[in-house]
Formats: sequence, structure tokens, C-alpha cells
Amino acid sequence: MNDNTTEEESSASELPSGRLSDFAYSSIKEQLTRGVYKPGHKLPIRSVAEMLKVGATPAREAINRLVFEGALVMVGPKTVIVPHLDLAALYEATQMRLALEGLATERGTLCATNDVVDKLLALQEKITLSLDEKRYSDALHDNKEFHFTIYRLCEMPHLLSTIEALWLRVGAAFHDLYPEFAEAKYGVHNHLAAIEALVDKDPSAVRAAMENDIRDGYRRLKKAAQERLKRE
Amino acid sequence: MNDNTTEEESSASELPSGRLSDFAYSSIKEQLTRGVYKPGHKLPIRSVAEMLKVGATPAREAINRLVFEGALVMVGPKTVIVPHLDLAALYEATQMRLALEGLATERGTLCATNDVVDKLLALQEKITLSLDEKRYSDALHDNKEFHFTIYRLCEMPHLLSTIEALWLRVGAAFHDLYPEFAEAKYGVHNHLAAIEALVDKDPSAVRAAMENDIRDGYRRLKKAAQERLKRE
DNA sequence: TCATGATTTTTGTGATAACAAAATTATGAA
DNA sequence: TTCATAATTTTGTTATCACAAAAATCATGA
Repeated sequence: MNDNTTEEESSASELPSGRLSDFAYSSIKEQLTRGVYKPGHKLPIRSVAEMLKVGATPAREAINRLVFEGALVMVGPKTVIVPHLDLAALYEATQMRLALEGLATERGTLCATNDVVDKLLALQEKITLSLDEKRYSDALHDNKEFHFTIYRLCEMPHLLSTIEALWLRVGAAFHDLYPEFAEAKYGVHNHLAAIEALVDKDPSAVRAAMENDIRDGYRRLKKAAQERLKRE
Repeated sequence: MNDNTTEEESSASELPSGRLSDFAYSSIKEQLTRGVYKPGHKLPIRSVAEMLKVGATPAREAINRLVFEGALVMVGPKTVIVPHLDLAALYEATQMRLALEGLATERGTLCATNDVVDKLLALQEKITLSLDEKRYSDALHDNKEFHFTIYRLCEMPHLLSTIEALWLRVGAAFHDLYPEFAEAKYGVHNHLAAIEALVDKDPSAVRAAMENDIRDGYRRLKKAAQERLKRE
């Protein structure tokens, strides 16, 4: 388990290879981060099973795992849904992100090589380009890759998978307002500051930059969520 | 899911009520924290199922969940075992504990009432008494309760369950050397400092005390583990 | 004694069916 | 309409079985 970390995403309907439970898990997970389902959408075992063309057992296992991770929520003994916007949950996730991603950043900084810096620079360029061309989905994807390229440096596998679960949790509940969220040149300044500090091998400076990035994202997401909630 | 938080432990073989998966989960979990199994002990689905007198499905689900939480480890495609002593894992868990429990402490401090302070004082007295009478198991239990009484104050449910998973992970791998670990008046000074700072409503002071407690525990556990590893 | 290959046993996975409980829909009265 | 209740459908849970793959055991030869 915990093969979360280095999976390169697969664009379309991948053929089930390996354990069907894992296939079901990553399928639902991808649909969640792509915003296929609206908040409140029900995910009954049999429907998921039929959709993915697997039996009930793998579907059940995948759903349970996602509930456990917080990417889906149980609102009744027999009803699992995609989570609604929830500012308290967003706040909690953000606080945990600051603590955990801050830790990973600081610990990883000293292990950074030139390769890493190059990769980060390349990623940042891709992000900027994607934003200019309004390909928000790509921008979000590379933004995630930027963060995790740093977090992977510290070689703490469980820390990494815990952070991934947090991203998934936020992504599941807030994906549908990512477009408006991404509008404002998301995180460019913070990313560049992080890279510079990384070159200087200054752990607390890198951490500060990343924390700023997280907080900026939180503020923007919160604002978008509040406006959305007001409108409804 | 995540009914982790406020379960009062049940001393003996509880009767399966509610979902059998949950029953299996808490049974194994309790056995793990009680140190019933030596590190390296295999936990095959069918054996667990037979032991708990449930079908294979609930046993499978419980085991998978514990693997996911890190309380059990997979060492092969078909073999999960109780984890061995692993100093790197202990270090990683400690770093995460410092980040997360520090967060919970700081956030909870301002919400503390007099009731809480009284409860903490009572717990600390129980701990000291248990240690004097060499009832280490009781001391460990109340020590955990002490910590979580503080962590619960911030009302961040997912943060809490993540912390619980960390305790379980450390407990599963290191339980068998808790006696030697607990010998030295574990944490008394730090706990008292935390209580005082809590009365003063000084978040960073409470956090510092709790972090000290975590670090002291880490050092002692590490030392005991190193000696154990050398002896073998 | 130890390594290596073959054989047997064990084990995880996934499909399926039965059951009880929950969720939904229909019904009826105020 | 609105609310409570009854009927019906949906749904999660669990046990069981078959199968393939892994693990353990045994046999063989150096």
C-alpha cells in the first residue's frame, strides 16, 4: 500500500492491471481531482462497481479507503457523498498542511541538488505558461508537482503520503472552484522565492516561502468559497 | 469512519456489536498496543478471522486499514507482519508528532477551561502513582489520555485521528520495550510545565512543554531500541 | 552443510448471494 | 399543501467459493 507517491497520472480510462481495488481507488481519486462529481453526489458501491466494471468488493474497498482519507464523507450509515464546501475543514486542512509541508520543506532543503533546482525552474516555467494560456488544469497539476518535488527530498514516506491525503481532501471538496481560484497568477512569486532560498540552502527561508504559498492559496480558496456560498 | 477518538477501551474480549470490520479493527489494534505479538509476527487473513471468529472479509478489511495507517507492514505481496524496530521510522513519526501535536496544543490552549486543568492534574497524579507502583501499562494509558485531553481542545477531528494513527504506529513497533522506557519517571516535569502554561493561557509555552515531552520520549525510546538492537 | 529446484500448502483477491437495515417513494389523513 | 406512516427499493455488510500466485516444505545434488 501507499504507492501514492510517484504515480504519473494516466489520461484516460486505464485498463485494470494489478489489484482491482487499487485500480478502483485511483480511478475514483482521479475523477475527484478532476471535479467529475458535484459536491453532494452519492457514490454507492454498486454504481461505482458497474461504472468501473469491477465487482462489489474492489469498489467497496476503494470507497472505504477514500472515506478514511477524508476525500469522501459518510453522511449516513449507507450513504457516501462527495464532500460539500466546508470552511472549517479547509481551515483544518490548511493548518495541517502548514505544519507538515513546512516540516517536509525544511528537512528536504539540505538534500537538494542542482538537478532539483533545474526541475523546479522548468516546472515554474510550465506553470506560468499554462496560466497565460488559461490551461488551469495543467497549471494545477504542475503546481502540485512543484510542491512534491520539494517534499520528496526529505525521504519520509509516511509524511509524504499524509500530505498527499491532505491535497486530495482539499481537492475533492474545492475542485469545482479552482478555475476562479487559479485566475490570479497563483503562487508565482512564492515559488521563485522558494527556489532562490533552496539554492542558498536556507531551510527556514524555503519553508517561509512555501508557507506563504499555502496561505495565499488558502485565502484565495476561502474567498472563492465564500462568494460561492453567498451566491447560493 | 474515524470513530477513533473517544473510545473507552474494553478490557477483555468484547462481543462483536455493530460492524464486524470495526470489531476486528479495534481488536487487532488493542492487541498491538498491548504487545501481544512480537515484531515480525505474521497476520494472515484467515488466522485473524478464525481467532476473532469472523469471516474473511472483516478480517481483511481490518488488516488493510492497519497497514494503511502504518501499524502493520507489508513485507511481500501476501504477507503482513507486525513491524520491526526501525529507528528511521521512529524518527519520522517523532518529527510528524512534533509538528502535529505542537499544532494541536497551540490551537487548543486558548480553549482550555478549569475543568480541563483539573482533569490534567488528576491524570498526572494517577500517572505518578502508577509509576511508583510500577504499573507501567496504566501509566502509559494515562499518559496518552493526558496528551489527548489537550489535543482534543482544538476541535480538529482529522488532526486528532492523524495523531492517533501516529501513536498507534509507534506503539505497535515499540511496545515491547516500553517497560524499560517508562522506568525513568516519564514526562512528569514536562506535564507539570504544560499545565502551568495552560493556566497562563500561553500557547507557545504549552507547546514547548509538550514538544519537550515528545523529544524526551523519543530519546529514551531510541536509546532503549539501540540497546535492544545491539544485544541481538 | 548448503544451495537449488520441484512440489505442496497457504494465502490474498475478487465474484456472488443472502440478509438486514437504511433510504426512498407512495399513501393517506389533517 | 404538509406531515406522518407504510410499502418498496436500494444498499452496505458478511460469508463463502474458486482461482492464481506466493510462501513454505521437501528433495536432490554438489
